[in-house]
Amino acid sequence: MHIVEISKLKTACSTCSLHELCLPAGLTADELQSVDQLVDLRRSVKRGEHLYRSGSPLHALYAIRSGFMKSSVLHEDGREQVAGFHMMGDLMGMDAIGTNQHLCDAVALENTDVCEIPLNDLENMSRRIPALQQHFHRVMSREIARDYGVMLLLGSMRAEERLAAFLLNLSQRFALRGYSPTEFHLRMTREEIGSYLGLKLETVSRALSHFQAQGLIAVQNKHLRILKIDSLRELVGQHSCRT
Amino acid sequence: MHIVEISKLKTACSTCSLHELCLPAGLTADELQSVDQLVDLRRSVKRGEHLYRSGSPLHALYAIRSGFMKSSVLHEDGREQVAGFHMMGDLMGMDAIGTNQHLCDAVALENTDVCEIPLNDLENMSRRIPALQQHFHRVMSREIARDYGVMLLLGSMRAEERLAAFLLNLSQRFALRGYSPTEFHLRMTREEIGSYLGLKLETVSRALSHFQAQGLIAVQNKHLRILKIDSLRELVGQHSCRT
DNA sequence: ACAGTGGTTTGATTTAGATCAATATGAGGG
DNA sequence: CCCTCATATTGATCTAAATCAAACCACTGT
Repeated sequence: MHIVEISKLKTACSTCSLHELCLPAGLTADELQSVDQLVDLRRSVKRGEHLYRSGSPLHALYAIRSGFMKSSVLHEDGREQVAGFHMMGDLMGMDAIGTNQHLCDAVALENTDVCEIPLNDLENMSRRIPALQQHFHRVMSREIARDYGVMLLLGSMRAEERLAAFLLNLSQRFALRGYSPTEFHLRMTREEIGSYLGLKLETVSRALSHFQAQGLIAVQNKHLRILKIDSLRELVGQHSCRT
Repeated sequence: MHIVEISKLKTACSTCSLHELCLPAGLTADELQSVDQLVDLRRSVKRGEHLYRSGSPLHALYAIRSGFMKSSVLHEDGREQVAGFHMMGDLMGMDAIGTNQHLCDAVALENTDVCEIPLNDLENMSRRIPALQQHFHRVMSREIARDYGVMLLLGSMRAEERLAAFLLNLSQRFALRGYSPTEFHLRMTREEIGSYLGLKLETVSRALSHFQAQGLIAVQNKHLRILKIDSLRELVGQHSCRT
C-alpha cells in the first residue's frame, strides 16, 4: 500500500522558488529562519500513490513543491467524487484539522514532491509570527472560497459551461505559476475531469470535441491549447439554464 | 439597503447557552473573561435582510445566536447558488478572510441575532490562548469538510438522494442543538432547497411528495416530520447512478 | 371576509446528459 | 517491435430531471 519514498532532505523555504505562493510577504530574515525549521521533511509520492487516505490520522499539512495531485471524497458504495486538483504551491490536508482525520484521498497524478508541515509546529510558530498566522488563515479561507466556486459550478452550470470554467481555472493557475496560460498538459483523465465536474467521461469528451470544432481549443489526448480564451470566458455565465 | 438594527448590548460568551458550540472546551476562568471581550457587539438581522453582501469588505465574523440564515453565491447573470444554511452556533463569514471581501450574500430567513467577532481581535486573542487558536482552525476546517460533502452531493447523487441527505443533515444539526431530530420547521422555500441541491423547485416538491407517499416523512408546507429515519439513511448511498 | 401574492403541488412534455456499445488511439512492458 | 491495457472518441438510445402549464394553498394587508 503506502509505498512512499521518504527523503530526509532538509528543505529550506528561504531558498524555495515557491516562496511567494507558500509564505507571507514581508517576513524578517529572523522569521524566515524560523519558518525554515517548520518544514523539515520532504516526501515524494509516485504517480498513482496516495499521500493520505480518507480516515487516516492527520500527520501534517502538505505543500506541493512539484507535481500534480487530486483529492477525492469516497462514498461508501464506491462512488468517487474528485474534490480538487492540486499543483505546486497548493496546501493540502486542511480538511482534516477539524477531526484529526482526513476525509478525502490524496493521489498523485504524476510524481510529486511535497513539504511536510506538522500542524502543531505551524500553530506554534504562527502564534509568534502574526504575518504567518494571518497567511495561514487566508489560505484556509481561500480554500473555502474555492469550494464555493465549485458548488456554483456543480449546482448551476450546464455541461459545457462547467468544462469551460474548469479550463479557465487551470489556465489561470498555470499562469500564476509562470507557465503558459494557453498551452498545457492535462494531468488527469477524462473520467477524473468528469468526476470533478459532475459529468460522465463521455460528456467531457464530447464537450472537448465540440470546443475544438468551434475553434476555441485544440486538444489531442492530454495536450491542450486554448485558442480563443475570451470566447471560453463568454461561454461561462451564458446559457442560464437554472434561473 | 442595509437596514440592520444594531443593538450595542454587551454580550457575554461566558453566560451564553451556545457556549460549547462556539468556544473550545476547558478554558480557564481567566481566558473565558478575555473571550468575553472578543464579542462586544450584537446585531439583529430581520427576515429578508442581508447580514453582508458579496463584494462588501470583511468587518467581522459572525456567530449566530438565534435565527436562520442562508448564504448564496451569485453569478453575474443573476443565477443564485445557495451555498449553505446556517443556524445558531454556526460561524459565518470565513470565506472573506482570504480577500477581505465577502464573496457570498448572507440573508436572514427568519429574524436572526448574531455576535460580531472582529477578525483582528480573534487573531490577537488566539495568539495568547492556544485552545482558542486550535478551535478556530477546527471550525474553518469543518467548513471545508462540509463543503466537500456538498460537492459529493452535487456531483454524484441523484435528486432523491440529495434531498434525503439534506433532510438528514438538518435533522442531525437540530439534534446537536437540543431540538427534535425528527420534527422541525423548514425555514427555506422549495426553491432555496433546490438551489442548494442543484435541483429545480418542482423536483424538490415531487421528491418530498414521493417520500411522503412512501411513508418516510410527513410534510405539510414547511412543517416536516421524519417518520422512518433509517429508510432515509438507506436511500442515501443507494441507486449509484454515476459509477 | 376578501383579494392579492408568494409559495407549492401536480401533470404533460421536452431535453441535456447518462447509458450502452463499438471502435480507435496511445503509452508502457516484455 | 509488437502486444496489451487503459484511455478516448463517437454514435444510438434512454431517462431523470428540466421546462412549461395550470391549479391550489396559505398568508398579508385592506
